[in-house]
Amino acid sequence: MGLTKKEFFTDEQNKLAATLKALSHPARIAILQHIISQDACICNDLVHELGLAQATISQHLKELKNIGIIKGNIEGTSVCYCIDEKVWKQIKIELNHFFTDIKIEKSC
Amino acid sequence: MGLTKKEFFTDEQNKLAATLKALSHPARIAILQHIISQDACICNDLVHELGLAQATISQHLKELKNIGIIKGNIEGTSVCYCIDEKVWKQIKIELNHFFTDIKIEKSC
DNA sequence: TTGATATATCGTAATATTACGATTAATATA
DNA sequence: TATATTAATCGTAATATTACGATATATCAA
Repeated sequence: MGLTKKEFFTDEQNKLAATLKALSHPARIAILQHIISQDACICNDLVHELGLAQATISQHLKELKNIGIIKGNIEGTSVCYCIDEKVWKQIKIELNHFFTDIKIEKSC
Repeated sequence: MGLTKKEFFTDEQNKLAATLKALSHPARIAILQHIISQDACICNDLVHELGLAQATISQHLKELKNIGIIKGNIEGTSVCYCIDEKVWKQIKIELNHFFTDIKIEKSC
């Protein structure tokens, strides 16, 4: 127990859930918002901006990188992170597809 | 440790993260899709449809009820669940707001 | 009333997440 | 070369999540 039974669900359901999970932490929301507001940002800026420890920020960045929504580029001794526009737009499409306008005929 | 430091973030960031968290499990995605496809559904249908134990489904339903996206109505000995259209639309708006079209000037 | 059915809740084991200090690795600068 | 800076990774403690059996509760049907 304690382990999600992915085999019970479709690939689409598992993938959407994984995407949402990566976005479901306030620090990761804040990181994305910060990157967007600056177009790009240095990892270290986030450490000072958010107040969490460097190791924690790095871990959150890793999770965002895992779903591809951000990418990092080494610039000398620091790393510049930015949104991967293609992935961002794809996620937007998938969410819009899920949150399609529902027409409720009967309710409860 | 192990506890999200909500005080570091804004109410909006925490709320959006909580909403996404409630949606970030394939069983809960599947439950919502099933309810939508049927307009409404009996809890017991989900137990048979998804293959998870009754206690597990009940727990997932509770999490969805917690963010208000579904509501349940007692019908004799069973409970009919349906989407709360108002909350559904509100979440859709919030997600669209977050996933606003970004205009990337510089990248990395 | 008795038994069947449906659902919520409790208790709990297995696993995952969150956070951070310490360490490592890589580059920049003195 | 030695030192500082930046960020990733490791190890680990605290907490949360997931899943399920067992039990409690409520309604229906005989």
